[in-house]
Amino acid sequence: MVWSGNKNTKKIPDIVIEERLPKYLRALTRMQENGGVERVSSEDLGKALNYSAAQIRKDLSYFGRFGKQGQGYDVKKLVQRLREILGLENKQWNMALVGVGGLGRAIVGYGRFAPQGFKIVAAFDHDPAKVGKKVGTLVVKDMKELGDTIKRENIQIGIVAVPASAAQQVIERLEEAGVKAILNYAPITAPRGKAKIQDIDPVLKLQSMTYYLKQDDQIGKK
Amino acid sequence: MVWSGNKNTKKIPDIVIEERLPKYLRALTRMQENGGVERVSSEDLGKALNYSAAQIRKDLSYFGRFGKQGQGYDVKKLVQRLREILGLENKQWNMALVGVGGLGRAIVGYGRFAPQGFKIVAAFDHDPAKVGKKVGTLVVKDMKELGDTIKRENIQIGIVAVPASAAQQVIERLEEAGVKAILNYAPITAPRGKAKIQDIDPVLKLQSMTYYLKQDDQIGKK
DNA sequence: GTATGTGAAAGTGTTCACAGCG
DNA sequence: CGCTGTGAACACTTTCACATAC
Repeated sequence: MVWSGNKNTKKIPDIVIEERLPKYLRALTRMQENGGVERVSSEDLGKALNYSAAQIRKDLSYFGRFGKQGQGYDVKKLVQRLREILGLENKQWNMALVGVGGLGRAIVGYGRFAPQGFKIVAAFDHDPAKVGKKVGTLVVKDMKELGDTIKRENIQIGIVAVPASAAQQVIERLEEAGVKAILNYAPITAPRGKAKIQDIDPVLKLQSMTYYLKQDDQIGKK
Repeated sequence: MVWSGNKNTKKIPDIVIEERLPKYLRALTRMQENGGVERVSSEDLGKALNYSAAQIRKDLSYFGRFGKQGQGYDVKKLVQRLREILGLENKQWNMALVGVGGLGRAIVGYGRFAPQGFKIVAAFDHDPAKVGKKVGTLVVKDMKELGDTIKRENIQIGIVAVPASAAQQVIERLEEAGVKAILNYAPITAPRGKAKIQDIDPVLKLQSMTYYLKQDDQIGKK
């Protein structure tokens, strides 16, 4: 190995992985594509993302030294390095969707997964009325086929788009089938299990914003 | 600026508002509806949400003392108190959607906003081909009408579902129109402005999970 | 006896400030 | 010079542990 290792044994804060590196990547990619920017300083990137320059330098330093003093960072190199770190390089990740209601269908139609290397390769539902029907280009499969399909199609990520009442069970079945990462759109918190879970619930986001709204403005008087 | 009914002067960590209180509310509501549970201890609630009991007690203590030693918390009272704190009591919040593409239409069809008191009352697009058409029960309006409609319909929250290239501008227009909270589905980070913004980007969530996946499992190899 | 509420301690994460390199 | 990389200082958050109340 060229650079005598990342001498850095220090613990990387969770939030660096869970939030900031992906945002750095998103912002840098956008700068490349739109502005044709070839170099950024930590200050530039910080301004684009509402972070301090120091924060960005510190975050990147956990993974090596890829800036040049006096110049900043080479955008192309940094993008590539971030992609490697996040496990996005030379890879396509296969995903299975569970739950083909309105939400599930919207997820299949969402245009930003595939270009980023995330492909939905199978869809499941336990409703016999939906099994066999098409969603986009996929034929909906019965839940019985979950385990086999996940192995056969080399699926590493599950997407849960079922009602709250079914979500816990679906997550367990995905974990049993060997899925290691789950994107959960159902409004529940699952017990910690084998898989890494990320939750998406827009209602929670709204409910946190109303805390800040409530003092200055309400509708009751109408 | 005065908060009513909060004698506690200590600073409330952001993450309490932004993440945990809404999750507490979600879990408690579910316990009520499903299990008919009337009381919880901090330990019970912690187990349901993967938090420590101490964390829950500390979080709640920022807002008063609503537990009883030896008994725990009365679920119904706690739910009500949380709803007050978050600004959800006796209120409906009106929202405007901007961007009526595939994503925007899915948002209109999403079934969990209305039951939680969040109602989309207007939809906008700048594409003349879409203006005048219906989305659900709403007639799509031209962006020109944004400011007037927001005032007339008493809209406090904006939802951004436009492409990245248009998002920044849309956010500015919403802020100018007096919107104080924005749910942003576009893959950009907006500069800090007048409104509180919450971002939703499932791709970022996937990209953080692949970091943890990358070591143990890649395509073709086990 | 049992579970809350809370100061104090421990643990994490962020900012400072400057040495060092290009 | 300008800007990175980084220990050290600082700030913030969580956990501990126990007095307190039911």
